[in-house]
Amino acid sequence: MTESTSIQGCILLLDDDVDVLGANARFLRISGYSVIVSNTPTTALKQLEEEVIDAVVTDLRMPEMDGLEFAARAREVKPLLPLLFFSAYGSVQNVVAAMQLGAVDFLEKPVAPSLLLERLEDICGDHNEPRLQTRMAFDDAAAPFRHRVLAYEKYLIQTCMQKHNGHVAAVLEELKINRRTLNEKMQRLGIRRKRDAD
Amino acid sequence: MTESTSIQGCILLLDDDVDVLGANARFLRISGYSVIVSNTPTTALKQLEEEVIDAVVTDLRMPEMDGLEFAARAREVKPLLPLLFFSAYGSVQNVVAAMQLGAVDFLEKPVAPSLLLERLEDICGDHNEPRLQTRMAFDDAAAPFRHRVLAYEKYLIQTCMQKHNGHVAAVLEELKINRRTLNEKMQRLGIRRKRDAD
DNA sequence: CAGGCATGAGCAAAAATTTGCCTAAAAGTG
DNA sequence: CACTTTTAGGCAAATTTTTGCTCATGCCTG
Repeated sequence: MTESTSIQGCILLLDDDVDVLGANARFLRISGYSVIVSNTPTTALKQLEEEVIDAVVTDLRMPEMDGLEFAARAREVKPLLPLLFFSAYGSVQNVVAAMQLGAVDFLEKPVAPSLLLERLEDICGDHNEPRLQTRMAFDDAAAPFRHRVLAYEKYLIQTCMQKHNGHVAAVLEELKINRRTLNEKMQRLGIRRKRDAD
Repeated sequence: MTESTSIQGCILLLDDDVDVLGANARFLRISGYSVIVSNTPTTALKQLEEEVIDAVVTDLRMPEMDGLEFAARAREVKPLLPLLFFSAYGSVQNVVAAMQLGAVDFLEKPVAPSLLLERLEDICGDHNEPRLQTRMAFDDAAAPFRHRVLAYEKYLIQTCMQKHNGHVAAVLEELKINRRTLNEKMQRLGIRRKRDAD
């Protein structure tokens, strides 16, 4: 079936080993992602600023700048960007450092393709664009506490709702929230349920 | 240096090896922390509910329930409580799991006392790291609604508090929030006021 | 040291939120 | 269309949060 044609998101792949890079890129493309590759952190950072990217998958060991430093810099540019590490050199310290930088996961090479896909699925499953926009609302430093918290709640619910295509039951499950409460909140926050036309 | 003079906070130590437990407890007490010990996860969980605790330091390998499961349960009770692992069995997977549960760090046994102190300092002391920690918490897509909202509230307050160098009145003003309410929230969220040494 | 702020916290009333129960409307299916 | 599954929302009780009062403590200034 040609269902892999749907747009899954755009992944930035960073690895200094061009063979690995190519193989992974090919694999991800076949799986339906659009992929941008980079074999040096520097170019990757540039691409990060220029392209719309949903997630980054990076190696740890690289010449010029290691994966951690790259991640730190990437964070500055895109604070919410999901980072995924994969490396054969996962010492406890490295892993801790990566996770502290906000990595979603740290996969050990060799990475099972299915695992990588699964992770990316988790990451890109919900959307990135509306997310950032809504984020602006609750990130407005001038607004009073209460407003910001409400904005955040709204953002959370909307995002989740969207992710599950308006399926309330799924939202309940994911957010671990009482059905009645969700109703109330949506009422109060002015969130309306809407399903995508398929 | 006479740094151990100020009240540092209350640490819950969990380790099934009573010798290690005792030694660490003694060490931390000498260093100025108040320490609650536990040699089983179950009692630790109970203590978590009963006592006011600023951070938990736990082993990974334990009979009855491993450190990860303990951490998961602790999270349910205290979603924002700083967790610190230390263990000799730090596989990449374990570390990732621990960090995904929101651990602040994962130290490898044998742990250098100075390192442990340093970490606790980060956690209980100046809210520098905790900020990042909190931020990640509310960005953690897997966490339940309530946790995420709390994490966000904590982040807001901490950030604002830091911005105004611990000046509560200024925070009140900026966040447009009742003084009593702020007190309550700080209490509930485990935020301590901290002014920079000038 | 006295006096004045700034802050933390106990207490209880007031207000808001959460949640179970239940009904009706809406949506999805065959 | 008849039937099943999902949702929204009224109502009231249960629970949690907010907030005013008040007091005690700590800190700063003079």
